[in-house]
Amino acid sequence: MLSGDIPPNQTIYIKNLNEKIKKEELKRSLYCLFSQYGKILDVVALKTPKLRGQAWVAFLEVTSASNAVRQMQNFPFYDKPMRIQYAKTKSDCIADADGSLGPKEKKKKQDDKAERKKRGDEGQQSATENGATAENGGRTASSRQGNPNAHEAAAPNSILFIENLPHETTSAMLELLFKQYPGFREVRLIEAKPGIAFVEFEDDIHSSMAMTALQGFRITPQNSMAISFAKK
DNA sequence: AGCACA
Repeated sequence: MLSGDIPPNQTIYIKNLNEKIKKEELKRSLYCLFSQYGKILDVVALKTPKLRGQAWVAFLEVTSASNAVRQMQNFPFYDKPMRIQYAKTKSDCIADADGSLGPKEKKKKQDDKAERKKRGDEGQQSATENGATAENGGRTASSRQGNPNAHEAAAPNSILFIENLPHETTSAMLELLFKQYPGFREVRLIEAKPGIAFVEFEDDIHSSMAMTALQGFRITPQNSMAISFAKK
């Protein structure tokens, strides 16, 4: 595999990120960008010399991570193509969500690290109680997968395709909604086809964030906007 | 290039 032979993981590891971006902004942007693939449990980014330019995004579902790895591969993010793989290990937030890692284990891990830093390793390992708990049986924790998107998603780009609009929607209404997000360019309604619209942003990063923010927005009680990337 | 959870 191009992803470097790392087995699927709920968490994705992203590298080649623009190191000039402040940590908080980076995390927010990653959150926005990737929540189009499913629920995100945590985003981790550190600015230490060893870890800058990298981040972890932990999803609730492995399938979200898989789609993200494929579809967002090389996505130009702050002018640099993201390199995405599965994370090598399980995120703490997932471990304590599924109970495969007790709080003591967590602490032990940190102690190990601290010790190694001080003395180098002494090869001493005490409790190996986490052996069998790593794999969570065959239990699909996500049996209720109600993914309504059966169609193939278009690659991220600067233009959004909006569906399920009430027929009386005007471009002024849509503009009001979308222009609150940075990078907004214009709204285009299709006269011949009521109920759909195109909304253009400066680039795919900004369109992605608006999509995430407004996905499913109830423009009327019976109309929830369905937003996807426009097909090229 | 670089796989953590301050």
